[in-house]
Amino acid sequence: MPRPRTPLLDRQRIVDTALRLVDEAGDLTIPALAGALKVSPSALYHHVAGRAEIVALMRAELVRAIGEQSMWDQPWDAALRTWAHAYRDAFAEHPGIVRLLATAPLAESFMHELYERAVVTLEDAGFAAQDVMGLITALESFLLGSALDLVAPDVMVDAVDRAATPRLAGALDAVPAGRERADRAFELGLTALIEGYRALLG
Amino acid sequence: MPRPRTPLLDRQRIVDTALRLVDEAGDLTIPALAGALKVSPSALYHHVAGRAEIVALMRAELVRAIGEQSMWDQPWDAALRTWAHAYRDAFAEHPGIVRLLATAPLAESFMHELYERAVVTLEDAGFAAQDVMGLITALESFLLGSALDLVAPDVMVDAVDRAATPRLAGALDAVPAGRERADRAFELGLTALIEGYRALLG
DNA sequence: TGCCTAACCGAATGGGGTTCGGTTACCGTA
DNA sequence: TACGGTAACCGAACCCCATTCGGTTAGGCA
Repeated sequence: MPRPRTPLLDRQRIVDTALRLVDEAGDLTIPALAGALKVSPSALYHHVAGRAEIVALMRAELVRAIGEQSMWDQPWDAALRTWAHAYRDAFAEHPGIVRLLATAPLAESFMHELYERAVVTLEDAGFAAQDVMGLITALESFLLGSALDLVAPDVMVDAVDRAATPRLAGALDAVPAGRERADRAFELGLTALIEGYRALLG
Repeated sequence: MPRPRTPLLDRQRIVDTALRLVDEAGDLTIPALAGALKVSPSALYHHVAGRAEIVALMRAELVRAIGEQSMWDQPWDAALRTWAHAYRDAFAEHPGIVRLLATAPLAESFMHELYERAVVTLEDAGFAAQDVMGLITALESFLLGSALDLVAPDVMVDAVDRAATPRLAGALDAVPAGRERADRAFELGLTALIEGYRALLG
């Protein structure tokens, strides 16, 4: 077939479809993506350098969504909270993408602006200069881990041997299922982390 | 070639070699594993069901290393600290494996014994019963995220635009390189998290 | 001794990512 | 208006990987 009269592809259509595909299928393959775009696999390579660049574009899309929040005009603790929720909401909206991104974290040039504001906020709040990047990194570690927890298979309530591990079984009885479970753990951990940060100020 | 007089393979040799391979090469392929074992790829399938089972065996090996520590005969905060360090040390000893395991967390039957003791320790320390699993999950999220941070490419010190993001550039100047950077962020986050947990007791 | 099974190899299958040559449309320039 | 270069598609081919299958021989048991 020849060159079409009007282009079938552009980078935006590719990344949009890739995001949809990952949400639905849980992974990203070139044949599937080409199929969804009604295009031959090789056609994609006229617009992106390869699969890795498609993943990078998806990451950029996600980071953009996080940065759209205006969160830094608040006290440091509220700002960190807003950031954390924006970060996690972005992943919650695209479950399945976290597995693609986990192996190559978000720390890229997209993030510089975000980091700048986080540094300013934390330094102005009184945190020690040599701790600030560590505080940011630790929070991001928690956020990435929580995003992975979000897509983790539900806990093994039935698989536990109630005789061998009775206290665990009892604790699991108090745990809600699915999204609610992950949400509660996230809130608990986020609150604890920020309270711990606050203690460093004293 | 016929059946060898003495078997060339067994599951332990397979998983040991797989671990070494992942540490060196950063990923795991059947041809490479077979090559390292001086065996044809298809020979592996007489001992394991497939690549997924090899990964599961590596995970079990790692979890075993974590559980070998006796950490629960201490106050809850020291116990959590020891657990966290054992968990992270296990990943630090096998950098590269975290990428294989991140997408399918450690929560398996191996962990039940560990969880049981963690639940007992936290409940006896006075934490609210409905919070205990959440506290464990949040800590694990932080640990998994920190393990990923451990193998993350080093931060972009040179890539920052010192004019556009001066405070970020300044904060990065205070950050050591490589392993030391990740270690400090980990300690900072772990301390903050545990202090935050302590606040829940009051 | 004879037979079933175990442990290897080699070849083949199927799928994914990528490259390349061929075809035709668009577009800028003479 | 004609022409040449480039852009956007397809199909076929290539390489790598995971897995399966048939063939070959050794070990172990009756």
